[in-house]
Amino acid sequence: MKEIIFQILKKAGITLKEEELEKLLEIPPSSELGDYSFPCFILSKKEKKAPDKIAEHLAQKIKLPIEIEKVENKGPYLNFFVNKKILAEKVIGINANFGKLPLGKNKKIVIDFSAPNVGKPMHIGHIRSTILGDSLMRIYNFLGYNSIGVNYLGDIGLHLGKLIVAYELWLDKDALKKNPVQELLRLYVKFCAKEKSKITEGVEEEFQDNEWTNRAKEKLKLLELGDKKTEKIWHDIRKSSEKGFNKVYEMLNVDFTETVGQSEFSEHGKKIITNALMNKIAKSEKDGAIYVEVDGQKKFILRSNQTASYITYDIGAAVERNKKYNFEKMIYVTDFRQKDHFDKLFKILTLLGYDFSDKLIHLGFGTIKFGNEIIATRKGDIILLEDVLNKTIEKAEKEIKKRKTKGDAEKVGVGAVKYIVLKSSPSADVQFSWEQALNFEGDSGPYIQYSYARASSIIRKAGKFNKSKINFDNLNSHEINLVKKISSFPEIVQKAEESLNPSLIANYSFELAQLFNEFYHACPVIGDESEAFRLRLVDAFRTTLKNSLYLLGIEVMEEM
RNA sequence: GCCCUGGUAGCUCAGCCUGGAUAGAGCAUUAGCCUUCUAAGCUAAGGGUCGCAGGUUCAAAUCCUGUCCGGGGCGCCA
Repeated sequence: MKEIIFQILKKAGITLKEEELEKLLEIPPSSELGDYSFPCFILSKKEKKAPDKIAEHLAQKIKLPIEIEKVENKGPYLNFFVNKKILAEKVIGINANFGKLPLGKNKKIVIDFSAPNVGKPMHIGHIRSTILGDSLMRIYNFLGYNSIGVNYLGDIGLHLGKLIVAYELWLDKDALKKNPVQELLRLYVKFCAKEKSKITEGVEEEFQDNEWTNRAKEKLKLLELGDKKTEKIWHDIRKSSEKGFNKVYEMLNVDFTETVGQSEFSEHGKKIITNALMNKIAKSEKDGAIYVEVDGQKKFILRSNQTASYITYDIGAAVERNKKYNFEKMIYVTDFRQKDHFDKLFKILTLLGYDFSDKLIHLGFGTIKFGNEIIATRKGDIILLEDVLNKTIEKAEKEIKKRKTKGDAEKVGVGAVKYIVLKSSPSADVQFSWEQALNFEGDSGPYIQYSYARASSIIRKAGKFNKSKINFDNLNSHEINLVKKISSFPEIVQKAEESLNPSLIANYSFELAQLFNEFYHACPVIGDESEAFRLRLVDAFRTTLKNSLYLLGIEVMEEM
């Protein structure tokens, strides 16, 4: 539609380039003023005339194609009114593929997300990477890319040393079987409590020298050395832990292409670093620690005791993934605090001679806050992700019972949580509160799902589409608003992909649902003289909303 | 100290990239609407120095500079 207006303006003798026109063309604050607007200020200098005179002149001069029904000058603005009949006709003709584009044919996008730490439970803070990453995968797939979701488990590190110690001392086997997450958390918290009394304040964990921390370090070393007994415990912890993760992923309906422990990249990472040392790209400190210089600073990539550190694994993993997938892009979805780490990682890869680091992107997201607290596993006073989901599902059950309808409580509850996470843009912090999570009214997941169910109800009751001839004359404002909103869906999806921002789709879904509810309230469908058109409009709305929510990983129901 | 973020209604946020017409939602508050396709809905009202100060511009919530307040990063941790 924009292109059509550009053509009109060009024909009217405006010599601006298309990109400039693209920037200038805007949508008026009120639809009564028009659907698109061209401000004429910019021309007033060139033509040395007042902008409102220019607008007036242009309005008279312009010849309109069929897609535009009228043009008006209003002050300095030239306002275009699109032909609603043609737009409406297009909209009711959409199908389930609406919004899909073959942009990413044969292109692979690797998305590294979720990445929980083995042994620790998933809490409300982990939800963001998981849900964001899942949504990005869906968006890329929708646009024809082949997206590959990688769950990069934190299966190594001091917290595992601590857990192994605790496991040997206090494990309750039955409890582990019954509720692995709860038992592992109990062990971890118990260890931290013991350790805490011995900790020297202000000293970093690495340099703590006390009975408890040292025991954990000892276990970690045994693990690296391949001690059988320690390894067995480690495997057991990982297995139990994954059981817990999988339960959550099942509830969230999140799938990964591969799940892999970061420890698996230790050897490869070290090999790369050894080569770099030989090629003098990396240098060695006297004590054996290896570093490269990045931005004039030493960045260590192997520890003095020759064990791998975080970045060692990441180097190995990145190189291996590039080889395995030959990706177009790889996106790391993590907390924004890791920004520097990833910036350095990308630079180091370039220094090491790899040419794919410009394909790597770090999508950093803000913190989830609960009240004013930031959640820490250490203390154990955390809100488990599972509990959050269970609580919203419970609330949904209650609501469904109250209404005596057939809704699916899990879909409603999970949808509510996903929507809260996705509706704010990734970079922003998210305020999480029970009040908000359990409020299913207004700007919420259930509100949107509800509007879908209402639409479905109409279609169901109508039975068949009314076959009488559709009359596109006399569309009312509710119908037009809905038509316009539906027609803008493809743009929104593309924008969300370009900016890696599913919140655009979340906001769109809400606005779309809102317009539908207004329409629903004002326009009877069944039995009305516009039934033929309205039924199809309702159906187009359903299709669009379903696609839109699909991209957020939120499921719809025919009834709720 | 250096770097990254954020500051818009009582609360939670959108708009900022790409400057344009009276700054938008939701929650909460108040007042209405269920004999009509699901009231998880709709309608209406109140509520704003867009942190502050300069600058650029015909035009600034939006761009630039400075400043104040909050969050974060600057480990051989992950």
